Amino acid sequence: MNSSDFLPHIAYDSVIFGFSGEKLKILIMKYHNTGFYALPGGFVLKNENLNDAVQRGLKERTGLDNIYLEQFYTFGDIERFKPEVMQMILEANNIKVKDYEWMTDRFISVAYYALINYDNVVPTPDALSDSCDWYAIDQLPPLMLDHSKIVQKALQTLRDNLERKLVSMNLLPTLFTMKELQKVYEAILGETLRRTTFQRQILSLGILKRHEKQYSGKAHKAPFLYSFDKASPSVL
Amino acid sequence: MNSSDFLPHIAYDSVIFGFSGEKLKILIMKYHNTGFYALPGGFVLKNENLNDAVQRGLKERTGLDNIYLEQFYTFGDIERFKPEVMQMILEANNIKVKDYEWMTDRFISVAYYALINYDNVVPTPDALSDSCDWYAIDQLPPLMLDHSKIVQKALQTLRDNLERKLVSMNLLPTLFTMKELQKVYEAILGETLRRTTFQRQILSLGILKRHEKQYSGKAHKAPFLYSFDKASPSVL
DNA sequence: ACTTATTGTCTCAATTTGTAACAATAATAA
DNA sequence: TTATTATTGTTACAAATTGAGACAATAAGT
Repeated sequence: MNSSDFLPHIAYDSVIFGFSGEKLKILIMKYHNTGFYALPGGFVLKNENLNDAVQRGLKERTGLDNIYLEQFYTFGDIERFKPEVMQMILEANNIKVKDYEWMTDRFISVAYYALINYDNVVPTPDALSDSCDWYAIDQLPPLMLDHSKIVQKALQTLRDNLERKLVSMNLLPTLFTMKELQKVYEAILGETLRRTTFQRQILSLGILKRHEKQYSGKAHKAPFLYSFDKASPSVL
Repeated sequence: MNSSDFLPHIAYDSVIFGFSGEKLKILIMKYHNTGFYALPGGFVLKNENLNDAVQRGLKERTGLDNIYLEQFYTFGDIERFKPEVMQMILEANNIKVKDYEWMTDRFISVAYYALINYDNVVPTPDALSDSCDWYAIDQLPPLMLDHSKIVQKALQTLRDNLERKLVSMNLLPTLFTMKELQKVYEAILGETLRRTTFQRQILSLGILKRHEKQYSGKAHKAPFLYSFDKASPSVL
């Protein structure tokens, strides 16, 4: 894969959501020697579909195939164009800026959010970065360029889509309790929900399949386990 | 404005909605001598915000400033890349393909929909096209490339946003009757609505201001005129 | 004055949601 | 064994919203 195999001026950034410890988290990269924190992103090959490029990048960061992906906005302001930032990153990696001039040019970035099962993932940094780690969305480090804005817009879109799409299905393991499902909704919406109303509404959708009980060893009634019912017409 | 002033590989397409004769319509261009029908679109200047480029294009097509615009998807499949199509358009206009090679390269297109008041507009073709005309969304001619797919996605997004955003405000004149407002909703949703329920729900939002009656000369009770109340907190 | 088409409003039933109560558990402690 | 505790599934009832229809109030035309 050669530098000139990429489409110039076009990049993508991904907001990769996972759910753990009652919190919504996203993956953040830290670049070598610069202290820059950024969203995982990348470029599009000249003979590659945009969506495939993003899947390819996510596979590299997470090891997962067929990730649930949703494109939500394309950021194209000129204020994004800060050549000195990319220059510092290249220099911090001992890369000759001359050879990668296309990288310091203006970029338009297509932003996606992904939903993945936190437990299945081993976050993996790329060649330019020290780390790729989970951060709770309310405890993010300062992000470079307009990446904070991108995260905010991703979160807003996720909230808006919560009712219409089966978002939570991608954030939970196959089997889960009603309480866990509620916690996901609460983490996304940023507010607490009433237990009985939530349970009634979710069950009335007819998309859940009930399984055996889960005994936690705690001194109280054991909850049922549920899964999303693939046989249900509304589950794609 | 020189050819090399544009960002290569990046284009935009716009689905410009208007409402007339109880139907939702969009603007379609017809290219010279080729029989190609297409959405109004254009390119982004190297020192121009993406969103500003779209506003600039819409101003040329409609004569209007400050158009209500919503970005809804970026189309980036390689199957979009059909160099022979752009080549035919250039040749049909006696433009040397050599001088405009960047135009026949692969493009990623950021798609927007716009909402405008039908009556305020004089659709204007550009240098490459014969016409720029209104077509009802259920009577579109065959569109080039993936433009039909773009229209479908625009319509779907418009429907999804109908409750959350004050869409109809941009499609109607300042003063309108309850029946006209209902027709806009019906045209967008593609289904008929119950008169009494619609009226009750819309009024309960508290965003309409009631004005004098409108006497049509017809033999029946005259309806009130309404406007969107700028003083209402939910109207931006 | 009578007719017609349409509009604004009201009524009542049907449905959905908010809120609280209650019984059923799974373990622990007495 | 028998309370005790925390949590869960379900029900009951009030409050709010929606569906469906009825009805009175027009602006003309006849």
